[in-house]
Formats: sequence, structure tokens, C-alpha cells
Amino acid sequence: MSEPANTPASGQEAALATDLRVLAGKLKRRLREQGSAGDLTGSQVAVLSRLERDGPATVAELARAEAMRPQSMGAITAVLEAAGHIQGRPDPADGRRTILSLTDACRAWIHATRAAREDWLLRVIRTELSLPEQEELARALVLLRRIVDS
Amino acid sequence: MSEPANTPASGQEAALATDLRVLAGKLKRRLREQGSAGDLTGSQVAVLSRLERDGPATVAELARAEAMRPQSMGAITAVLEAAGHIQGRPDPADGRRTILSLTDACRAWIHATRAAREDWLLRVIRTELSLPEQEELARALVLLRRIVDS
DNA sequence: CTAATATCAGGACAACTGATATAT
DNA sequence: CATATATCAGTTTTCCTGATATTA
Repeated sequence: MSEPANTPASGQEAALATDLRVLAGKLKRRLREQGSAGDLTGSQVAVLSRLERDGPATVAELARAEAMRPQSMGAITAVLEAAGHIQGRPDPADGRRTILSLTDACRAWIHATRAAREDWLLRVIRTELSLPEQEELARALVLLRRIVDS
Repeated sequence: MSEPANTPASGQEAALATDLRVLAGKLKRRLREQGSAGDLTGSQVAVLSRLERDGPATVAELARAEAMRPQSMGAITAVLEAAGHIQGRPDPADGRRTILSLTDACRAWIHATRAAREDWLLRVIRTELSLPEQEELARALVLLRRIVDS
């Protein structure tokens, strides 16, 4: 605000970047302290969401989508598979690959908890944000997705 | 989209919460892989930003502001103090407290790097988002701040 | 005596790097 | 042989919990 701003809007963009950086950390911290939906970690939720929205995928594909190393994603999918949320079957066309998909039990569980779920984030969105504000946030999430995917 | 939606907007709010959860993780991951401004971690940037915006504070105050344990914040401030970015002086009115403030060197460094800084997030915001979109994101950050502070 | 501040010590978790086996 | 997939093993980072000394 008290900056001469040599380059046009330099100060504003930098402030935006800093604020976003700070907010991302704080949001992640609060999400962890509250525990996520159904005792799943954020990464686990991300994998299940993606498998539900885009269909079956391999570990490598999921890792690329989440900007994560295959080894890290492998650890996450191993836990999900052990918990019975996802299942793997070999790719008939490529012996290296294992195609992961949601189990029927998981799909049913997702739909069941989606209604019953009353976790921190959902409650805050409902109580702290008006409907227009929720729509504004939804529009901004599109922009954020573009940022993290670039 | 294919939901009956028993409670009004239940599906939309839940999707918003899930998307936000997934995005927070991915953004944090991308921020770390790129390295932040001047080799500072996200938490360190958060502390310096807050000290610059709101003035001196104690470890406990900073911890509350960032929704973090005092011990965790103490470790962060110890590193910043060792690096010469912040300095502590005892509170004359309360012997338990140590009041932390930015050093002159850090203040100068902040202003210097604010112009020269060309990190990943700033570049992406500049190149991927139009000016109206940047303003839309800025408005949404206000909403996000309300969420993480509640 | 109770509460708040700060710090020491150890632990859990998520993601990382390096190395390896296998299939294309 | 070069590349891609998946996995084993060990490391780093970040924040956590528990315990302690000090001051209000």
C-alpha cells in the first residue's frame, strides 16, 4: 500500500503470492488438526476423489496428477488398498502397469458419508460463508486449480 | 451433478470442501518443490509477513495466529533469529515474555527481494491469470482467511 | 495455587531421494 | 539399450505430544 510500485502491479501480485503461500500452510495445518473425512489423510482423499471423477488409473498417472513422486503415491495407494477402498488389477496390454479403481464398498461409503459428513471444513463453509460467497469461492478454486496445474 | 441432493446445496458444499482439501495439499507440495522466496519455508515467510504487517509479537501470539503449538513456533523463530532475520528482547512488563521483531537488515532484505523476486508462484500468477482473475483470487483469499481463522 | 510463557526432548507423518526388478 | 512402472529402504521436513522451569 505504501509502495511506489516500480513495475505495474508488482506489489499486488507479490502480496497475492505471499498471502496464498501463508494461507496454504495454515489451511493444511487446520485440516490435519481436525482430522479429515472418515479418518483419511488429504492425499488419500485426493486419490479417491480423482478415481471417482476420472475413473481407474495407475500409480504413475495418479502421481503425475498430484505432482508427487511415484514412490510417495505408491505408499498412499498401498494403504488405501489394504483398507479395501481401492483394488488393483494388472493391465492386460502392459505388464508393468497395475490399474487401480474404487471398490464397490468404497463407492457406497463415499455416497453414504457425503450426506452424513459433518467435518470442520464443511461446517465452516456452511456457517461462515453466504451462498454468493460460496459461489465466489468455487470460481476462485478454478483459478487455483490452474495455478497448481501449471 | 448426478446427485438427488437431499439437503439443499449439500452436494455443492461437500464438493467445495473436498476440492479445497485436495487443492491445499497440492499447492503446498508445489510450493515446497519450487522452494520459496529466498530459501525460506512457508512457515518462516508467514512469521516474517505477520511481524511486518502487525508489528512485534511473542512466540505464543504468533503460534495462536498461525494455529500452531508454541513449541513448533518456537523452533521456527529460533531459526529466524539465528539467521538474523528477527530479534528478541524481554518484555519489561512481563518477565515470561520475549518480544520478537524484525531486524533492520530483514526489513531491508524484504523490500529488496520484493522487487527482484521471481519465484514460481509469482510467475504463475502473472502469466496464467488475467488482471480481473487476479482480483477475483484476491477477493476469494479474504473468504479463505475467514475459513482458516474460524 | 493456577495459569501462561518458553523451551527441551522425543515421536509421528508425509513426502523426499536412491536403488532395484521388471516390462516395453 | 533406453525408457517407463512399481516397489524397497532410508532420509528429511514439519509439526506434534509430553515434561519442565519460570513468572504472573
